[in-house]
Amino acid sequence: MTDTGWRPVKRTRAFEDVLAQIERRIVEDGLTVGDRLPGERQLAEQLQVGRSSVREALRVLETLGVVSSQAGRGPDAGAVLTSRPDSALTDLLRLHLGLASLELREVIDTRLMIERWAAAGAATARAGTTALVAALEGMERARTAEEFVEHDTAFHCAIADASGNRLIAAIMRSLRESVRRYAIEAVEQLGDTRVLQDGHRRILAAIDAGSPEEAARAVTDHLADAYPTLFPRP
Amino acid sequence: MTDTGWRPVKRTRAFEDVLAQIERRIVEDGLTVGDRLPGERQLAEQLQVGRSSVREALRVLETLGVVSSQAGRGPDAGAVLTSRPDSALTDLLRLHLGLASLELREVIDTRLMIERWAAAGAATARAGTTALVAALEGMERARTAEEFVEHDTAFHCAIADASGNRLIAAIMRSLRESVRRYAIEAVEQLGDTRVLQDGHRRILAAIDAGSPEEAARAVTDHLADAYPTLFPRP
DNA sequence: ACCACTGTATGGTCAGACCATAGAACGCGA
DNA sequence: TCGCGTTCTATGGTCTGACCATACAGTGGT
Repeated sequence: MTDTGWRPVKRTRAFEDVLAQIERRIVEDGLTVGDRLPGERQLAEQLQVGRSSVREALRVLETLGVVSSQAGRGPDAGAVLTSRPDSALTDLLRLHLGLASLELREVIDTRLMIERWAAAGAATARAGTTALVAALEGMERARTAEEFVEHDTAFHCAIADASGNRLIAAIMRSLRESVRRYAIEAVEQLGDTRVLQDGHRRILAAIDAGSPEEAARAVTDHLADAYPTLFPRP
Repeated sequence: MTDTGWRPVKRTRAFEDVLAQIERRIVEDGLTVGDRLPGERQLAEQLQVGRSSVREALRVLETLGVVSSQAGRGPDAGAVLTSRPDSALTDLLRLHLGLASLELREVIDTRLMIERWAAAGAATARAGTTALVAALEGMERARTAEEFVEHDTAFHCAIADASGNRLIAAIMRSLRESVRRYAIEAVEQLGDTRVLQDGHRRILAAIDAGSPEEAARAVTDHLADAYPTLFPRP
């Protein structure tokens, strides 16, 4: 008697099956942000698995920023499809940094790449300057390193937002968020933030003037100012 | 009687507490890739929560590519710390693409940004050419669109690998993986892969010659060839 | 020294119970 | 009819205990 059925090398776990089924529904039924998934108990019955397996699958989707669960009753209750890639990316980066499977240098280099690209694009489109000005003024008023970094983050994320690319903007936000601690340290060590503010003004001026090359150069110099240990200047 | 205890707006769920505790241990105890976490039952007892909450936390960590669970007994069994950011990023991108909360254009643009950066860096360092040649030969031998895309992915990921930045390499692999379906479609629609191979050879030549600008231009032109609908050429 | 059997720790899953939450439905008084 | 407080109920969140599957460790026989 030959075993005609193919035996997978690794048995698919029940929650993985649930995951695949939910993803299939999203694609096939064209579900989009705001749509609701069936309740956990109903889903478990439909897919013939235990509720815990459904919950694990939903937990994965929540981690990936695709669903958001809310208890209670009403239109907002239950598992609702959302789009929050930021927190997933932030958690990913923070944990891998903590595990030392990523180095700070790699994260900052990535940020430099993104920001050069985004600043050049913003200069070409002359876009997003109002948000940049607002962040600049926020930094002027800041009285602590935390406050300064807060508005600094807003400034640099505004550059990424100006690109109009949501993926790149999300990556940028996550990069900033995951290195927030180090950024505050860096500002405190620097003491004087005037050199950083000068860099910000130079970036803004380049974008305003519509010169992509100068904008990219300004970003590079600014990061070298912010992280002198990572980018030793000649 | 004033309530001195601060009441959080949103009650932290048990599995989130577990998550935070595990992350704390990783950072404080300096745990790294290869180290084992306590068993689910033991962890549940230590943290005074149910095993299901521990499992949900571990599922999140597994989703983020930080732990890998293995049943059975022995040194490899249990929850082991790993470093697999790729699958997490791939799932993230694929799901958000399916949800239409990200557009293909944004993903391809991101890829273009990364690949220009990485190719320029590879040209400066004259690095990674052997892997590029191998992938090039693989594409010559390919007899189906799937096979071609397989080696094409290897070629472009090799460029990112040459950057030496693991984060950027991981993002690149995920970008390619999540658009694999569209890439196969694009190759099938194109029919003739010679123009793509010409592009590959031009990129390789630029890296080999150590000219970053030409490498970046070659990458840009190559992607325009591969996705003519996204990048209309004049 | 080798090998087959058994033991056991571990993850994977399920069923059922209970709690917390928050809108829905209801009912009552003005 | 309107307004408001009460109760109902669907939903997620959690715990417990049980059982299965897996794969190495230990054991004992050859």
